[in-house]
Amino acid sequence: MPPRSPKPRLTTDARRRAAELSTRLLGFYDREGRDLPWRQTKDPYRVWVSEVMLQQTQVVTVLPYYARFLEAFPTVRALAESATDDVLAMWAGLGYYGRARNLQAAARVVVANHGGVFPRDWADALALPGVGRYMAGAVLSIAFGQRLPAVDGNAERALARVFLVRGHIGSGRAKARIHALAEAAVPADRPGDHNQALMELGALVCTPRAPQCGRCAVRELCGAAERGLQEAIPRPRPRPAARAVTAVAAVVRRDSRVLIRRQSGPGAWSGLWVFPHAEGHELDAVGLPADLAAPTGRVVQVRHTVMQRRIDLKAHECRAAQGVALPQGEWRWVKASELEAVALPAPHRKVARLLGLGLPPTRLLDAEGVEHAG
DNA sequence: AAAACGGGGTT
DNA sequence: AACCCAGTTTT
Repeated sequence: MPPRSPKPRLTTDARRRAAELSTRLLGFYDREGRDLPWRQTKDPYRVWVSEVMLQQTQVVTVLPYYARFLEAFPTVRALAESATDDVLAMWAGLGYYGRARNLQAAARVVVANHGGVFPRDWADALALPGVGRYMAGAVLSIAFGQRLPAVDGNAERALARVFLVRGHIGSGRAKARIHALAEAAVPADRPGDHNQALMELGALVCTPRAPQCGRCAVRELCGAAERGLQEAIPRPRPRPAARAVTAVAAVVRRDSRVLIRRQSGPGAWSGLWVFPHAEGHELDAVGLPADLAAPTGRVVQVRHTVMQRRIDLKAHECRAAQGVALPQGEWRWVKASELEAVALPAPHRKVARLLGLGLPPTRLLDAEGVEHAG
């Protein structure tokens, strides 16, 4: 736990504006808020699943996954009792698989310690894997009506503009001030709708670039708009340059099957199924069983940028020798047609697609959950 | 091709 | 407080 900085004090004027903000936000939400599936329920489990999926992922991408996931795992208990590989298979293509693993681990805690219901207690919620300040505030306010803020990136940006927070976003001080403002703004009545309204405003109107101040329900209260600073706030935090990593992979094919192994140890993609790979350029370094594979000469290269890391991955297609046994457990031959249900990391999905292994693009379903040809 | 985005975990 | 995790969209 990081050392807690002192709570910023708010002026009475800031408190007055925060209260007025909420009234206008709720009006905006009632008029213009999107009608999304997870807004038609107060089931804490459904709210929770939606919030996890919506982390780092767009609404249109989440929609079909949300429907399929809840069909497969309709309750916390069903999720807790499922095999982790089945949960990851439902998540395949959504990315950030740690979210799915945390969600299931937390579901098991909820069943074991909280009677199968997302805990109403703040500290209990925060103790769940994958549940931080944002997630706890979102579920408790939306599902249980608790007067708690839920500040995601959209809300953070909108608040920084309205209350003219000029510091670098992401700095400890700016975050603390924004959180205090968010707390002051949440009403006792409809706290969940208020939180969603603020995020909706950030998503639809108070966008990172070219915010639509002309149609903003909160414009009269906005310190940034008043001064024409809406594009200058929030100030981004300077980021370190991306580090580059070079890796090599072997895509070993045998008839209609392809070889994958489970990534072991700590670090990236731990526990996921991947093509055998290693850092560097040498195909020998990927650790294939001896005499298993001979390169066919087909090579594909992908560049994958993830936050502050760049991965340059060179994949060699190989043909498998007959009759070479695999080590136990960590290795698997999968049908190429079944590869799409495997939680492959994004660069490996790209490789599979380039080699014609029948992987559809990530967004494989439309909003109705109907499969497309590809 | 490069830059931008962000919530949670760990130490 | 600094660093780790690791997918897509926008410029």
